[in-house]
Amino acid sequence: MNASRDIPNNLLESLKSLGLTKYEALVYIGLLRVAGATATEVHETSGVPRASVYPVLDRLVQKELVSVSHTTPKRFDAVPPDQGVENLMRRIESDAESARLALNALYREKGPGARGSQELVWTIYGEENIKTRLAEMFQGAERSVEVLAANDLLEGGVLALLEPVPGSVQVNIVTERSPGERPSRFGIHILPLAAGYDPLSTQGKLLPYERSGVFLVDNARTLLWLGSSGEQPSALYSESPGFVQFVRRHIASVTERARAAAQ
Amino acid sequence: MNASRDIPNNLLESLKSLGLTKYEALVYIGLLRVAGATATEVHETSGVPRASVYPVLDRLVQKELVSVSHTTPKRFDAVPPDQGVENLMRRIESDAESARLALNALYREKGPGARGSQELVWTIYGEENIKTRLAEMFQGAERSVEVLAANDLLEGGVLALLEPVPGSVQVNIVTERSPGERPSRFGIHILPLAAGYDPLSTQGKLLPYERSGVFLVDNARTLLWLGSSGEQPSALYSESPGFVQFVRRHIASVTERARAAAQ
DNA sequence: TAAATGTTGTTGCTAACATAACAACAAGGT
DNA sequence: ACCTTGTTGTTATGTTAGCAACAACATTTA
Repeated sequence: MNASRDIPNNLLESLKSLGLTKYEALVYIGLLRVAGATATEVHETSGVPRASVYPVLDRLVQKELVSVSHTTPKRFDAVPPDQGVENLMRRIESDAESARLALNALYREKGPGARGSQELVWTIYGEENIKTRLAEMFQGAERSVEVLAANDLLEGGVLALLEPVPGSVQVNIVTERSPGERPSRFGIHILPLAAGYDPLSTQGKLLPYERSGVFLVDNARTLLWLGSSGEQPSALYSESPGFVQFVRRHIASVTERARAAAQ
Repeated sequence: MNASRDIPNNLLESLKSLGLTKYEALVYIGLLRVAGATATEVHETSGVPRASVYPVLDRLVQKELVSVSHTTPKRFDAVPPDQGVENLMRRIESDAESARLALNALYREKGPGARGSQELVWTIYGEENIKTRLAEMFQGAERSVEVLAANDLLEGGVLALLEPVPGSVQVNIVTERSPGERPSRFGIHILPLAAGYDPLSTQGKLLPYERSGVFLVDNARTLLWLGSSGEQPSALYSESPGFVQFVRRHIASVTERARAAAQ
């Protein structure tokens, strides 16, 4: 009767992103609670119009989410959730794999020609993308790596990205003084304090570096990790000499202040 | 100019099932071959109307598939395929997991009440679903298991499902005489031959059991694996006494014939 | 001025959603 | 037998939402 209005809305969204429509999701959910139901029962427990139930059930059968009985009237049963979700994911993963292959083929066939114009500043969205870019930067380091970052960032996986940096490269890390002391193996100078910076300096208030950081490699490539307070983080990446110069000065300034405060 | 009409159609489909629209897929593909392109260049290489390119690029940035420069005009770059596909899959897998949890919660809260009316014959679609049901049947076996199946089926994973059957259960397997002899540990009788059955018997032609089989557990539950010649296999499952009786006779008949021919 | 950029709004199209109506059939009662 | 009553499965038809495609415009750059 009252069907089931208590379905978490995000469940419907999740199922949609697995390739189901709203009705398909509702019917499947309804079937999970009734076992061998007739089309009309499905209609009642799912809230989906009775006439729409038939094509929807057909699609669900095709998607291997429900099984049908050979009676009149037909009865339907849902595949258990674990199994059902796995069935859906199998298709998607197969698509993902074939797409990955096809895209890589297209991607390689263009060589590194027209290398991403070095004069630009790029924005990168998503923590994974930022970390990937950082890893590339660190791996390509030949002389120096400067890191000016909040400690939560460093411990959030960034420190691990520094592993592949060759020992011949000078690595400087500036972060707040924090409990998690991390004197990693290669020659790293850790300067305490220097967590923030004067905003418009009404007082000497220090603006904290929350989930953000500045990275500079070989004085040639730089990345600004902007810890978006709201949701997904973003970053600026650039090889532009002017921008690099600016970042260099910034790091120098903060480092200086940190060194002074440390005394 | 001529853009890229040589895009494999299934690539577009694959990307769609990863949550992209047609335009999003085209633009991303186009960007993979141009590196830092302007919106107009994206329009040219992707074939997407110029005006539509802007909202599409916005969406792609949100989905962490492209990065943007801070120049005028803006320039866009694609995340490498491996990374991009992974970014898409991360979301989907997270949705799958939360859906799985929510569905299981709903699923459990109904107990095995109204147990799937035993008088019915159910059809099950998809090899995975069939195997899962078979596994359940075998695990619940208490006295006997009868298997009458083509050898390709057995070696295709069905034989492995028999592992959990307790040693006290009598297991009979009938299959064609095939090279892959498999005298598994517990007491299994393997009768050679008996691969087929007379159709309407114009001659003694044997109808081969291709990708199909008959399974009977405790003389109470039975499953017919119908090796659909075309695509995905289907199966009939039943606990109906009448249907079980029929299958029992069928197995007896074929077994008899096999035994006779073996002599 | 000319060309290109970025934005806005309109229209068309398609799949999904939603409702209504219908023929076929099976009770069940008079 | 007949006529209800109710259910099943199907078909037709209208609505909505999201994306696709186009046209027009203000703004910038050269």
